Amino acid sequence: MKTTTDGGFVFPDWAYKPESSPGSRQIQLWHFILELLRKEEYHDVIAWQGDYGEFVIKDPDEVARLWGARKCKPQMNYDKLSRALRYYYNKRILHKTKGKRFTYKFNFNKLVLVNYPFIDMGSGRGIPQSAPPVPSGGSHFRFPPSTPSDILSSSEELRSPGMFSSVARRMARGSVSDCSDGTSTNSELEEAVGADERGVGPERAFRGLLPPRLPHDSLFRVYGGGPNPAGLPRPAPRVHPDSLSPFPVSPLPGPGSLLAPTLSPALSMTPTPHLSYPPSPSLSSPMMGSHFSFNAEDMKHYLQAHTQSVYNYHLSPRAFLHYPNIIIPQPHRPTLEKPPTHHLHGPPLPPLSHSLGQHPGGGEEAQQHPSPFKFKLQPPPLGRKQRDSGSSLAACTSSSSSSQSSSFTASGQMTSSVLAAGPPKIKVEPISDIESEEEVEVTDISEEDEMNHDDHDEGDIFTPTAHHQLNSHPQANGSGSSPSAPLPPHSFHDDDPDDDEEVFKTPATPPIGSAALPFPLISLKSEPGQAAPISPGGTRCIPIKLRFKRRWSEDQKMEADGERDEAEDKKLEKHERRTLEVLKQQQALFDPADSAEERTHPVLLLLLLLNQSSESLE
DNA sequence: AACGGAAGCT
DNA sequence: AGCTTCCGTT
Repeated sequence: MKTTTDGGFVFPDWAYKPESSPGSRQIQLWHFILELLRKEEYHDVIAWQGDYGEFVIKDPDEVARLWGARKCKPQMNYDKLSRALRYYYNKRILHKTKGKRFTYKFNFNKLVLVNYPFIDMGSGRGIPQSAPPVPSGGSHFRFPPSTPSDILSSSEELRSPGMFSSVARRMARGSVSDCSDGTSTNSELEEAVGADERGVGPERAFRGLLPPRLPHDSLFRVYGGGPNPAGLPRPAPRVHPDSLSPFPVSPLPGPGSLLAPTLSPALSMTPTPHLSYPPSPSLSSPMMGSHFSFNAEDMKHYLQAHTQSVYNYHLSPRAFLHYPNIIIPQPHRPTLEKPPTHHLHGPPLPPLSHSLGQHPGGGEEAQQHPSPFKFKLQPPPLGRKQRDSGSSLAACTSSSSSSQSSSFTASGQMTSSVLAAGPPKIKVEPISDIESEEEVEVTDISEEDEMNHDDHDEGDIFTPTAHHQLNSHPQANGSGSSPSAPLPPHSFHDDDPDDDEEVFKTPATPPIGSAALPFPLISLKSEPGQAAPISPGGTRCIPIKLRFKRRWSEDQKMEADGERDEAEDKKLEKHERRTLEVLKQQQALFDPADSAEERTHPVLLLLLLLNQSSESLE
């Protein structure tokens, strides 16, 4: 469990499970799927198809066979494999594409937001680059929960660096077969791998190891290449090479640049003209957690990126929900210091920087160390019947445990710090489950609805419905969306962001590039949640604050109760709470406007946090 | 084909 | 936790 940074590459451990213990965690099915997906050799068996993240199992039996081989389960068949796949539904790692046989889709989106902030692994500035375009796709995406670990205890998790482990390596190696018995198992993969490597040569081979890394640059170029919108003036260059994707996911074909059309089905969908996401975006971003440097610049970048992404891509509306004011966007005035100006790297934030002071060197690339903040974010789905927990990711800090002290988990510790620091009124507590407004709402509703709520379709899972209900009173969404009613085209987020499909598809994203628009938010934003400000009467009846309070109260009660459905709620709650916490934090940061009274200015908050952390360290 | 509960294994 | 195995239902 350590974080490993190999030569700069960091892999999340959730991604990699040591073979050491046979029984323990080996390769996970989704990793395996991704692995197959990225190999051309298996294109006849399984391939990306359709929307972003969507893939079709062309030869179920073969896939099952391969999987069985990998897991040394000769009895594996599609029925079983599909059960495992279904098992991912609850985790939200995957969902079924209805109507299409043997077609499933990775859920990359939610994570997106969340992730990127922290992205940067080595460089200090991670976000920036990534942020821009590739929405979820490449860069930012973080896999869901990934693993158990994330979910697990936070404390432990903390330790464990969420880094990326070298799964890739392992994979690259060859699929190591785990079969103890020596069954032939691995062969398949190995072959595959070998093929890869052989074909290409060392470099490639290497690549294979860390396949995805490229995403950023490559993606950008490839996909985004065009006009980069304002957002990315600086293109590609950056990201460290290493950073990203540990996973093999991406089907990048070649080195870089070219994606085969096939590979990226997603492209077509791409909302924005400029970006397209590769189908396999997923892998790429896991880094988030790892090292997030918490410094002003990063923050800045983060914010910008976040905003942009969200708005532009609609990645996750949720984000906004939490930060109502965020807005970065106001076109005219950026909220924070960071001008919305496009670029991610604008001028640095002055003040903060020193506070952190920790940056060792110049920051160029390497990894600085990052501070140890850990963030976990992943929004959970609603709790419906029994939904499993999702996962979140953890980032970790690195190195020493000692550092941990300094680090915080997003959730608890940080929170506390915050509180201590300033007494914002926000309650951040350990527990609120609210993940996002939606969720909250959902939650609230869900109880009632749950039953009724059937899932009409997968989409539901993610959300839309709840949302509306919640809002119910007012119909406020500017767009007025009734559940059934078609959403207005522009109502971006109105539905749920979560839904991948929506996210990806809908987006009509405004061109980022356009100068003026980098943040069209306002209009967009009308999202139910935040829009409020704008809309006069209707929109949300309940102010967010109130809702939170309400929620809070509820939470408290719940806690008091102590138990409740554990099976369901607990799982969800845990996760959600964490998420919430994080979100709240983010909100705090982002949401300056929201009440000055209650909230400290974001910048101040950051400072406070930093100071505190520093103090504590000392 | 796809879903999902339940039990079992690691 | 993450499947694997079985199986009844839709």
